[in-house]
Amino acid sequence: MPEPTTSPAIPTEDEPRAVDGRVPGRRGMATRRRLLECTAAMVRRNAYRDVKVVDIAREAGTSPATFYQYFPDVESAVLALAEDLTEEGKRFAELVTTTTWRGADGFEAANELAGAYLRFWDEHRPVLKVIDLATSEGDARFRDLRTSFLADTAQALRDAISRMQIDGRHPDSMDPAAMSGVLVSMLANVAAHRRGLEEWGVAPSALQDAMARVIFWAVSGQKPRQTA
Amino acid sequence: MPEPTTSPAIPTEDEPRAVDGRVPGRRGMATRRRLLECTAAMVRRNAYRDVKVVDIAREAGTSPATFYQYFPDVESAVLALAEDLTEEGKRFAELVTTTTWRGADGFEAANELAGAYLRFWDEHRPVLKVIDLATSEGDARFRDLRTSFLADTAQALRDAISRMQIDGRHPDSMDPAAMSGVLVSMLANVAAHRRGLEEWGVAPSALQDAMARVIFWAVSGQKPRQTA
Amino acid sequence: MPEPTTSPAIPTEDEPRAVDGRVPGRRGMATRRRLLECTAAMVRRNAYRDVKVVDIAREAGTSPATFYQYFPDVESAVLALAEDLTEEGKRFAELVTTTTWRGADGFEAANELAGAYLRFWDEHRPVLKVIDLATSEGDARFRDLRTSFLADTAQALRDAISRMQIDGRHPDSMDPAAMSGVLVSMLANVAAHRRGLEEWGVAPSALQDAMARVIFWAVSGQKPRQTA
Amino acid sequence: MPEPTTSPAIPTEDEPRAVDGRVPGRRGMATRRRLLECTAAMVRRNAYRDVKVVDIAREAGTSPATFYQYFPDVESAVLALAEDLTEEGKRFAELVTTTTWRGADGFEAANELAGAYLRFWDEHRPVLKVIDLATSEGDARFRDLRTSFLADTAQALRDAISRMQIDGRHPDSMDPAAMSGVLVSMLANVAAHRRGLEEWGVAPSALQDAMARVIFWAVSGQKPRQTA
DNA sequence: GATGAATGAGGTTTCATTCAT
DNA sequence: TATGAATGAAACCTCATTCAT
Repeated sequence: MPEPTTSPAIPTEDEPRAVDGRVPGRRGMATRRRLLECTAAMVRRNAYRDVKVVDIAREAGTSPATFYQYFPDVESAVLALAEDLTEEGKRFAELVTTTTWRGADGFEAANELAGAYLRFWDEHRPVLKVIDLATSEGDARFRDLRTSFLADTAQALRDAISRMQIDGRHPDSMDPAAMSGVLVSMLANVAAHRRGLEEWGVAPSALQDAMARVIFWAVSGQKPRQTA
Repeated sequence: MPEPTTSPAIPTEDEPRAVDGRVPGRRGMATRRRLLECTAAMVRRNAYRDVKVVDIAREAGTSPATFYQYFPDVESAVLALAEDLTEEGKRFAELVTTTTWRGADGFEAANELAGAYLRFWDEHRPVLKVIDLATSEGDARFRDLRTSFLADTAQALRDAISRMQIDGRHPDSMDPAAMSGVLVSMLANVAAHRRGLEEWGVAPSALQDAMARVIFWAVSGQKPRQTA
Repeated sequence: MPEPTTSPAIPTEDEPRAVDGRVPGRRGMATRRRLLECTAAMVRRNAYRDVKVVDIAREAGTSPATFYQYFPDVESAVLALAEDLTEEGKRFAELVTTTTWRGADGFEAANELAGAYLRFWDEHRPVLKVIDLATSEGDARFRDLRTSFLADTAQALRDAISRMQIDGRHPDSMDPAAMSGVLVSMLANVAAHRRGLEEWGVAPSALQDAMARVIFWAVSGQKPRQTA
Repeated sequence: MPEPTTSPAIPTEDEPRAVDGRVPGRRGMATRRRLLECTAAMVRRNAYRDVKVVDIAREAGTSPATFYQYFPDVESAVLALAEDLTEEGKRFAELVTTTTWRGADGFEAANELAGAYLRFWDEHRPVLKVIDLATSEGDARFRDLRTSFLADTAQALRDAISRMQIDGRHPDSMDPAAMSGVLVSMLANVAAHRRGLEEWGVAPSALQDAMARVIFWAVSGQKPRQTA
């Protein structure tokens, strides 16, 4: 349901600036976007740390100097890319919130959540990989991004689990926050390493099913009915 | 002048070679070990990618040239460090194998497995982090190491789950391989990001408990009795 | 559409030209002046060598391209600024010429000359500093400016000293040109380094007094009566 | 007169270090010295700001990387050069201290001081020019060097003037500190701009004589007897 | 065995400068 | 007139790596 009355002039990208502080015009924005796309492409093809400004620039058909007109370094370009994903990430929380987690519907929701994560990762693998990578390397900017990205889902799961606990579906000894953390970790990591797991002979659908089972059980405290 | 009386050809470690192919003597081995320790120390303090040969050498009180006498690059030194962990990693599989996964004992085993992973990570965080990092960057040598490291646990879990499935504790539609993959992913990732989760206000013991619950349920198909 | 009624061809300043050779109109002149002022401001705040075209342009609220419409480089802008001082510099020669250099009046003149130099430097320090700087770096344009600037005072002092020498106040062995050179050097350098000297604990008034004494003695060959 | 008993191991150069912290050996010191000499040569030939690391390295027959092994930047190399002059600079103070400043001897001392400054500048013009330059540009390291360099002479002059003042040769209203500052300024600046002055037709000997007259008068309060 | 020294190679940055609009 | 954009060119600086001792 859209919000028809509000936010008349919110720009999609919140005012990218050239390094000298000016807001780029049409042509500049095009160049910026081209650089961003090439950055994504480079990151897809090569290891993040091997992506050089020179390469991005060459790929985009410009010079390094031009790159520096829009981004202070490669990291910032990737960061810009990553921020685009943030919005999309909020969808996951919705999935969690808009279900009762009971019976077949509950399992269906779990299944959708798992699928959504897998697909999201497949679609944005290069950038998401860099986020994980930079986060483990201790980069604060990326860590914040990753945290805020996962936090919504985690919060939603935690609320759902808490409600179930109040309904007596979980023993009081279980910590909803801990469990939701475990689930989010699982989601993110399985999605990230899906290929590795598939190399072990695990079918994609089986993987999603296993994820869904864990989620459903951990949230609702119930075995899923016979599925898949 | 050679040293005729002392253990001439039995190197402590699995035959490390100097670059020129000769097996180092007592003094050389000491230097090698010192370099290894300093590598570990540097990796602990700095981001992996910022660890330079020069720094390790200086930290160890030698020169870069000496470093190259023992390792072709920083990666190899870390790899040597990482291989030491491999053996220790096999223990996890044992934990999984030597339990029936029934009743309170089963939950106890799950709890121990979770605890073991958490402790293992805490102890070897720097090196394990690099393994994860290099793996995501696509480094084959590290990926193999990681895979073989996790594969034992995964295999053991898979077998345990299969047995339970045969006993009728799991529906046939569930793929034991997929589920064990999900569990291993969860274990490794929660252990790796424990600090992040604790920043969200999750107590360490609650975390371990949540992990144990997931494992126990996923293996045995049963809710743990009221615990923790 | 031209502006038929307003002073079409009488530029305020000595015919500044835009790069394309055309004499700027009213709007252009305003821009030029703004650039000049910002140049002065930048030079005041930063080391001369760190003043970049881009910075001046941004400070003036225009673009580098506009700067180049009026000046071929930063140096030229500063030169334009410097030339404004040249006229004012001639006053010093007058001071020297319009006194008899005898008795208390003579000392008073010396004192005024010293004070005038100090004040002039205080007022135009940034530009004067650049003149000195560029001169030491061997820049011919600035050296000529500096020379012509000091030459008037030097010439006037030389004439005054010569007259005194003819009157027998100085031995024939003294070279008036050399002495006037020494005085001018002293004036310019003390004025330039006034702050440094004050850090050594020298009061401004004492400094001016010391300068005046040297000048008075060197010109008149007489000790000043007890003063200040 | 040497000091036979003390300081057995004081190194001439106060322990130059390579960038990595180690004290260079014989070969390294030779390279360092060569780089220093080439730096001096480059500074002599070109404007200071135009001296690039690449040029020095090429001139010295090495690579930029080697330069950076010994100096973090060109400035530091010049600073090393400049520090060598500091010691030599102390001689001037001695000249001032070891005379009574009375009669012909006094003038002789003034004359020597002037000559010493002129010769010192002639000999070390390139480096001294950079010191002045960098000082005016606001570089603290160079300013400190320059200050300490001149401070000895200034202090000695001030003491001499004070003694004369006590003897009644100067009115109480005269500030010895201010006067010594004026003298030092004059010495340094005339020496620096000697060429410029000579272009005005001032003979070198006349210049030195004029300087000496000013010094002698300012210190002793007396006209020099007929000289030169 | 160990290591001072030297350096090739390559990426990063910064600007002055130029056009097309 | 003014200026967004683009960029060539020139330094900078850092390391991994290699010898000769």
